[in-house]
Amino acid sequence: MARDESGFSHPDEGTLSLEAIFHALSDPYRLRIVRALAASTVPMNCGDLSFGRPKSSMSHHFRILRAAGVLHTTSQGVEHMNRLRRDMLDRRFPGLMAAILGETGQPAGDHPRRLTPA
Amino acid sequence: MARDESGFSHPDEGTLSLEAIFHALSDPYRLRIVRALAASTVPMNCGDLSFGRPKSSMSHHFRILRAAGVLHTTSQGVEHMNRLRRDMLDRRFPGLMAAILGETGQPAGDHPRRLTPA
DNA sequence: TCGTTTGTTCGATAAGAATGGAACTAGTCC
DNA sequence: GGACTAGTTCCATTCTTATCGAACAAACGA
Repeated sequence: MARDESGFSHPDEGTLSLEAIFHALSDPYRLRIVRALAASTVPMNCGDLSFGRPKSSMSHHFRILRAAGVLHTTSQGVEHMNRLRRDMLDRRFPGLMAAILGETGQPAGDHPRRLTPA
Repeated sequence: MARDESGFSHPDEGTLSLEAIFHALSDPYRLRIVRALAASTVPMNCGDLSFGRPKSSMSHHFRILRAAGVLHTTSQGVEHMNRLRRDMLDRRFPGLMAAILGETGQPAGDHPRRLTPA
């Protein structure tokens, strides 16, 4: 979990903890970030994923997701670009992300599009 | 989410929240409970799933798991019998429990047997 | 160099969750 | 009824997390 070239700490595959991942995903904003990244073909910066919340709050959420190994951040100029660590997560916990994102193959209704209890 | 015959409140399928499930699963003891129940062919009482912790603490954890819809509790005499709500969870979030429990089909190494970071 | 943009860090506060002892309730058996 | 068992509820304490303004840092362009 050394700081990489871009100055961010990312856990490596062997140290992933399911508890930490679940904790990271138990917050509505963090789940929105994950879904937005999953739906995007390109990395997104923090501003794109702020949902109108203060920068300091979102920076906190990004740090939790990074520390859990859910996303990866790199600097590009003044921006910090984020992407899901989908490959690693799929290797370590096959099916987990697919289940979270509702990629089930079967129609499964309207299921996980709701972020807050109705 | 009305109290059922046995006096416990269980959410019904439509009101399940992924955030609540993740929060429920983000605790090491709760994850142990879930894994033990998944590995058992029969319901287990709270005492069987106490891991040596105080009853009041474990009662708290059972309530969280119940409220999230992860397990179902019924009274049988003085005991409270618990079982995973696997069918409902599989309907609502297909693949989620399988991923958590490491039922991947592929060998996937030693992966999710560790409960606390090494 | 100065100003702008993007995001982090710091610090204080508030909200939420975990813990565990003590008292309590509900069954069961004598 | 009395004793015993299995869990829950209550309560206080402690720990953790979230929130957000303010100050800061780094990259960039004029």
